[in-house]
Order: sequence, then C-alpha cells, then structure tokens
Amino acid sequence: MVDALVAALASVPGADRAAVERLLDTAGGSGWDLAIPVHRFAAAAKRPPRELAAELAAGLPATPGVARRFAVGAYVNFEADPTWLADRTLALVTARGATYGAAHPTGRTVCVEHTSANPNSPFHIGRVRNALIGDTLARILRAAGHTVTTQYYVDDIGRQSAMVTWIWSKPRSSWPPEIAATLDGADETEERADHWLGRPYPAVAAYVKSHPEAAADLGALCERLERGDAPPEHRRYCDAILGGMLDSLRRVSVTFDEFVWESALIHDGSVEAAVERLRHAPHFVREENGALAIDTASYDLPKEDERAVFLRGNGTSLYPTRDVAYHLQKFGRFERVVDVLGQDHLLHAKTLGALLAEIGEPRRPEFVLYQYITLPGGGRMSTRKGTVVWLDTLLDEAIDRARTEVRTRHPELPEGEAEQIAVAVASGAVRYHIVRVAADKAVAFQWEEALSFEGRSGPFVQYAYARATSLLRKAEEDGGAREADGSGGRLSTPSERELVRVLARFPSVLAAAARTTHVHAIAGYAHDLAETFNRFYQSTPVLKAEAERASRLALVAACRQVLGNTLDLLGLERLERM
RNA sequence: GGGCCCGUAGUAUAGCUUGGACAUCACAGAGGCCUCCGGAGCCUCGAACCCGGGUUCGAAUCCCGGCGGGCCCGCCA
Repeated sequence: MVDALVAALASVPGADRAAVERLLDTAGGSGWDLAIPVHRFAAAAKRPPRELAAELAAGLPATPGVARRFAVGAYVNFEADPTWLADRTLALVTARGATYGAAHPTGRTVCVEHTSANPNSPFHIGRVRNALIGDTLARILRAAGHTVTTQYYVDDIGRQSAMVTWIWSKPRSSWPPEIAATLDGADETEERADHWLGRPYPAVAAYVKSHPEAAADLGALCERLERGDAPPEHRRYCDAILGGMLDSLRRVSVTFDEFVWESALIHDGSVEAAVERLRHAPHFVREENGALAIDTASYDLPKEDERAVFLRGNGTSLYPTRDVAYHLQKFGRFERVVDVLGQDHLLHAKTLGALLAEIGEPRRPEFVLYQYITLPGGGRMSTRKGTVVWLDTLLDEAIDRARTEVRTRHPELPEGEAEQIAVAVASGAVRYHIVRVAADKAVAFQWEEALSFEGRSGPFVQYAYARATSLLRKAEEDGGAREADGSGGRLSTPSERELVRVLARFPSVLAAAARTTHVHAIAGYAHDLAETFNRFYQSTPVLKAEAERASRLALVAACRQVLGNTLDLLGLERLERM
C-alpha cells in the first residue's frame, strides 16, 4: 500500500520518493490510517497547500487496501480497507506466531555485557536497572535477528571484592567493633550468602578510609590477588556472594550466557599483552614514580591532568587496562559489542575509546548508558553508604501483596499454584516498573509505584494475556476452536479496527527498539496493546457473537500471541490465569 | 571551572534521532459502569511542553543563551 502511494505522490513537483516516505505518517488518528502533509510540496509548486491536498486526494488512483482518500486542510488522509488490513495482519500473526514482529536472522553476532556488579553485596534496586535494561535489550536484539551472547564481567581481584576477603579471613573476635556491629541481630543460617557476607562491607569501606594501616593491609591483599596469589578462601567468598546475587536476579528472570572473570584475564596474559601494546602507543608517557600512562591531551576527555594511567608504580594494572584486554577479547569473538553502563561510567567509556585508539584498534563498543534510580527522598543509593533498598526486599514485599490479591480473587486455587502466580506477578511488576522508563531519565524510587499491579504495570499486561487465554479456553470448551478461521473478514467495529492497527504496528515498534536500544518502547507498546485489548474486550462480545464469532476469536488469538511475544521480550511470565 | 545527561498536567511518564492537523499513557482527584466472555478492568471530566532568543509556512522536537536538577573530572571500579 505504501509503495503504491509513494509512486502516486512522487509525480508531485518537487517531491522525490525519499521525501514522501519520510513525511508519510503511519501513526494514524481517528478516521485515517495514513496521512501526509503537503505543505512542503505546495511551497515547491507555489500552490496553496489546501488546494494541492484537495487535488491530490481527488486525483490519486485507487490502491489495493485503501478504502478512502480525502483531504483535510493541508493533509491528504488515507483510510485502510478494514477487511484488507485485518486479514493481512491476522494471517501474518498466525503464520509467524512467536516470531511475529521479529526480523529474519541477520547472522550477526552481538555481545551484550551488562550488570557486571562487583561480588561484594546483594543487588539493590539501583543496580538492577543495569541488569534489567541489559537483559531486555538482549531479548530485543535476539528478536531483531542477531545471535546474542550476554556476558557478566566479574571483578574478583579489585579492591571491592578484596574487602570481603580481607575482613572475613580474620577471626571475628579480632574485628574492629564498628565492623563487628554490622552482624548484630543477624543470623548466618537465615541469610543468603550475598546478604550475610556483604553485611560488613560498608563498615569496612569506611574503616579503611580512616585507618592507614588497614588500608595498607588491604592494599597488600589487592597486590596478592593480582599476582594470582589469592588466599584460598577468596574464590570461595566470591563464588558464594556471586551465587547469591545471581539467585536474586533469577527471581526477575535474568540469567547470563557467560561469565568473564577478571582474574582470568590477568592469568592468561591478556592484560599483560594489552599493557605491552599500550607501552608502545604513540602517546605513551612514564610518570615520576614509574607508573605508565597515556597522554590523552589529543582526545576529547574532560580530565584535568589529561593522562590515563594504565599501570601503577607498583606494576599492577587498573580497571581501564583490564577493560582494554577484555574488549580485545570481545572484538575477537563478536561483530557487535554492546556495554550497558551507568552514567558515571561515561568518562571510563571515553577513556577506553582513547586507549583502544592508542593501540590501533579501530573498533569500539556501543554504550547504552542509563541514569540512576535514587532514594525516595532523592540522593543516591549506595551500598557503601548503606542507603539502599534491596531487590530481595522489594520482591518479598511485592510477593506478599500479590499473594493477598490472588487469595481474595481465587480462594479455590491450590496453594502451590496461587504462590506461583503471586511470584510471577511480583516479578513482572518489578521488572516492568524499572524498564518502562527511558534509560536516560533519572528515577526516584517510590514504593507504592513499584508495587502497583494496575495501570501502566507488568501485571496489567499479564492480565490482558490471561483474559485472552481464558476466552480462547472457553471457546474451545464450547467445541469452537475450529471456528477461528483466521479471517478478519467481519471485523468492523471501532475497537476491533483499532486493535488490528495496534497489532499491525508491532514489527516496526520492535525494529525501532532494537535500532535505538530503547527498551522502554517495548514496555510502552505492551501497555498500549493490553489497553486496546481491554477496551475491545469490554465493549465487544466474542463467545456470544453470532456471525462475528469466528473473526473475533481469531482476533483474540492474535492478541494473545502478540501480548505473549511482548511478555517474552520484557521477561515477564505468561500467566494462563491470575 | 570543564564535560555529559535530564527539565512535558498535582505526581509520574511517551513523543524529540527523521519538525506538521486537537501532545501519549498512568497514578491521584470528580462522576459513572454486575450488557455478556475474569472489575488487576471499562467509560466521562478537569489539568502540562522550564525561561528567552533564532531557523522555518510550521518548533515539545532543530540551533544559541540562560535557569533548575543529576552525574563525572582517582595510580577506585
């Protein structure tokens, strides 16, 4: 349809195909499905816009699928033939099923690195924004046809994880009182490892700041870790804490394909090789104390001293250096490399780019930056400062509320199923709540909003899915499954047509989300579809319809399919009932 | 001081990349809906583009300058 229109319009003076395509607005409004403003062409042709619009509308040849074309003001509007659009859309949804909206395989390999939180304490809701954006993006890129591998970069030799080992490898009786106090009232047997082992972390961070001898002790441990001389319990602590953190993420359906341990990059010589290449870089400089650096004056970095140190005076490496090694490894395996990073890593991202340039590496990772989730009253969530809301705490509360809801709605459900639904609803609410906002907006955490199951929420979408499922189940019980003939021939009411339009929009929404890495666009679309479905559901009988029954069942089936596809993309569980 | 990001109804948010017709949606507020298939729903109402310039036939969208907020400028990560 679009092609035909473009061809017809291209005869207008001054209008080439590209201009026409760009101006065609598929958003639609009431009464039209496609529209084009003619101001631009009118100016070129030195004609009044309204006159030109009227002339175009009258003169355009008939096009398949277009029921009506008419001018309003300086716009030419096109109305799709509802039957044509419905048939085409429903047929496509039925044929593609779970892959409706997805692109065909591109063969491109993409690495999405996300989360990569230091294994030192549990996830708070600020940290999970990274995980949820990253996980959702990976799902979207897969749907866009790419072969995606997700990676979690585990920093097991940095200062942050060293602190854990530093304190826990000492007998507890020797702990400074202010650190020991962090265990008061807690019970090792009742807490998951990340919560229990992470307890002293904020106090330790504060302690080493004000006690030079402790800082030196910690520094010595860091050096040992980098040399590969880690105390045996170190890896045990890292594994235990990371394991707990991953349990947490699994509660919101986030998993990883691969883990890259920082220590491995050191031990296999990757970091040393990177150092060697940096040592021969064009802007290599040696500092007074023997530290090695790159003079970054010629790069666009907002750094005061204009140099990036990549090897300390004592010969140990720094995060940017190890990240260079890591990225070289990624470039070797993947065609596209995407990093999900908090906004505070922007400078690091630029530094990394400069270092890669220095060693003659032409490729760069793509960065997806996100702003932070702050505390309800404002202020940053900080594990070190102890100002946090744990993901687990939020989920537990959400499950409690969901459980109450399920019990009042469905007292007849067996305990196990009710609990399973509550967990899925809670997880869906939390995931959706965090991913629905554009990544570049800072978010102030609000308990009530995060725990909402209505309106623009995950459960709202899940509910529409469950409703559609229930409807189809009932139809089947009536022995009417065969009635759904996949034809949209009898769909003509406003809510039916609107629903078809929304369904038809999905492929372009998905493609745009993949292109722009705007994961929130999927959340927005999922809500639009659920809302439109609910409107249809409310206003239009399906099972009791006569002639329209088959067509409407086909429409409901298509909605269920596409709602399900969006739930998959967002990482929310499809619930058959809730 | 320098750099990056954000600023849309009471609150929250979409649209901004690619400028077009009455700016999306939710929560809160007011009023309604057992007509059927699930009321985690539906309908109605009121309410917004930070300020000032510029470009343009046309600016929430592009440019410049303010103002307000966040973040960064470590031999931490």
